[in-house]
Amino acid sequence: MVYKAVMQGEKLRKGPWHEEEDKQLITFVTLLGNRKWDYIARVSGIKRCGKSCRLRWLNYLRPNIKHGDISTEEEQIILQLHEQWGNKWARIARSLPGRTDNEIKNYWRTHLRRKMQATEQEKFQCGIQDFLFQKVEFDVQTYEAGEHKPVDDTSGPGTSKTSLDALGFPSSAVTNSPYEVRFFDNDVWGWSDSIWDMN
DNA sequence: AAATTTATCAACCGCGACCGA
DNA sequence: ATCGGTCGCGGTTGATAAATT
Repeated sequence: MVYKAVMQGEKLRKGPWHEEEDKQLITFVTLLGNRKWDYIARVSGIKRCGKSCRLRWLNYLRPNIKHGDISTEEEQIILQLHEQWGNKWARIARSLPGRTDNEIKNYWRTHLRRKMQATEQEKFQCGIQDFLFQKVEFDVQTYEAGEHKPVDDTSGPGTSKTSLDALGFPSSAVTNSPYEVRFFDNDVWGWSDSIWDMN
């Protein structure tokens, strides 16, 4: 689809919305309904794509939308529904009137995920202590039995890759998700230095 | 007080599904 | 049946405010 603005040689705007654009959008959505976003974008004269208009309306301008802090009740519902449905933000949002999927997704990422991780960390720390203890015992036995093979490691001692591999974690499980990348970057576990950088 | 890091959130992007011609 | 336009969703990015060094 080639938009009118593009056809006229005008560039579609991106980035934060101005008050004037908001007013224009409200006017045209009131007039034409909250469907046909590409049409609204074209006839309103807003130099935005339909998609952008839709998002602005749904996340910010539509009536009955709640702004501000998420209550503890809402938080409980989010936790419960996330447990049930996973990252189905739109679905979760339907159970929280006035909240948008985007808001819930952001809230989850910034607040709840950390809480969940803290809980998981506690469990995991207990688990990994047992795991490491068993692993060391096993390695010693294997070594003593003459089954030791030198690790082909060109990245030098003490690197996270070596440490992770040595622990038996698949490296993909650590690096594939941007969530986990940040997870390790932020060192929320608090013990990454002591575990990963054993010199 | 300045520089740097971290947290937050609005907005964008890519993709798949749906729908009508 | 299929093709183009549109919509909705989930993941990701980037700007900026707040906190920390």
